[in-house]
Amino acid sequence: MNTTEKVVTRFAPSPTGKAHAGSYRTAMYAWLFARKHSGKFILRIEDTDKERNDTESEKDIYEALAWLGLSHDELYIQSKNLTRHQELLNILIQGGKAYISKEEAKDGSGIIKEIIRFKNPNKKIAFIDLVRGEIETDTTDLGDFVIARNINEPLYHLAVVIDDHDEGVTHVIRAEEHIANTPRQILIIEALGWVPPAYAHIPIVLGSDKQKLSKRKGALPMTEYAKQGYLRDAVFNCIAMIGWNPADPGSPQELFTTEELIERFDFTRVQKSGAVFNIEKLNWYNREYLKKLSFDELFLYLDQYMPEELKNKENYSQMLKKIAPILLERIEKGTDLTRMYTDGDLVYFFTQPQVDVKKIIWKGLAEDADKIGKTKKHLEGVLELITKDTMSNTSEEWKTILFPYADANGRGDVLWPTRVALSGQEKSPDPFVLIGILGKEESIGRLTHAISLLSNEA
RNA sequence: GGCUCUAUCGUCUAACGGUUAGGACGGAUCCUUCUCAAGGAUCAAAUCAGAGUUCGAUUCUCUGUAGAGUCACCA
Repeated sequence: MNTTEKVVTRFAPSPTGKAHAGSYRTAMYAWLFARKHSGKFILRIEDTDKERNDTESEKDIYEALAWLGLSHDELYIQSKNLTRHQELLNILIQGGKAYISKEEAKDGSGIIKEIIRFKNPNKKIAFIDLVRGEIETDTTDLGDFVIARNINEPLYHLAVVIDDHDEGVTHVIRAEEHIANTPRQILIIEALGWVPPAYAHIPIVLGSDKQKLSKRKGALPMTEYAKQGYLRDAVFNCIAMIGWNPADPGSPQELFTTEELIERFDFTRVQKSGAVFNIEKLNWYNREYLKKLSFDELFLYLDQYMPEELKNKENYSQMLKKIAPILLERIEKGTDLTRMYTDGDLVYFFTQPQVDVKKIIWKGLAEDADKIGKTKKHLEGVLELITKDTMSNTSEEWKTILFPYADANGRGDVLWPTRVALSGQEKSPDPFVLIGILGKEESIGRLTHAISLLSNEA
């Protein structure tokens, strides 16, 4: 490529639905390439299909791009260039490169319309693709393809070619599905007397069925990942690395900052074949980035996804601060908190839980004739130690106080009922952590309550 | 079907023509443990097939096979 020429790339989505990871990965590559070469990144909304456009999709594009940090230097709305498209369409017709054809409308109405066809010179077209090398096609198979619905309504192939040229796009970076469109676009470019830009066709992102990712098959819109609590950096890192490896040869590095990705971007290391998008890997990335958050950032993050029902509790903020570290261990993304909430894994931190007496008794004592008496005795032992102690505060401190007792009397026999008395759950963090979080007073209350339940039972 | 493209563990990928084909995700096992989560350790798992070039092929060539994309008066 010409080094004196400033690089201009573009992302040209049509606002006909919310775009998913595949589209945005292409946008990322165009952006990375432009940033790497200190060039321009253009956003062009291709809205020439009035029937299918909707403003919600357009808003979604801006939202996703802003979230990902794919800042554009210029914004174009394709439909606003209509006059220019018409002008060049007329030039093509006058120059004999295109012609008006009277044909029956394809919608089955039987109406005869005047559509514009490109006069195909039927030649071979070859171009260099930055990802896969030279691609040659015989355009004879294409026939005289349609470039405008009528003299006033140019279609995609004409419009992109004109806009890319007028906007000074040097590198057309787009999805592989456009590979088949490229020869006919080059034909139009040549008819207009212009020089084609460089092309890079990025392989398709596939779903788990190995087919092109599509909304119909459940691919989530990019904006949905933001809503679910995936971190921008995690998504950016993960999506960028589907089909591209920025690591040094042999390096196991998987985590890259956006700056590193810009610096390392290179089409020669972009894979030629399609790649399956794996949500498990994204989840892993998200956890990695979650772990990098500062405590304050983590707090703010969790706060966004905590159920409203808990936000009303008076001890909400204090408690969230205390449980933030254990929440971090248990979630992959923000919305996992709502799942935890419905599973009952969150409430007991904020309010005293309902305790099922049967759950208090450890399975190890199930066959014991005096299981209730023994369990009660153990809880009383724990209760006494806690009540007596005036020094302990943290989980570690409580552990040094209580563990010897548990060890001496049977860990399961003691720790299980203690934990269930405190949480009401069969699965939870260990009792020392729980006491550390709930505090001495609350723990005593819950233990006392459990003991009274056992007394009623006996 | 025509055209275009692609081919390394289940998935994402690494490997100047020379490696016991490496890493990560996911999985399994074990350790830690009252349960869960996290953590630690270990293991299983791939060069699509067949020819050719070469002392030597995951790597280069050809053929086959498989898969993908595309064949609109959508973009």
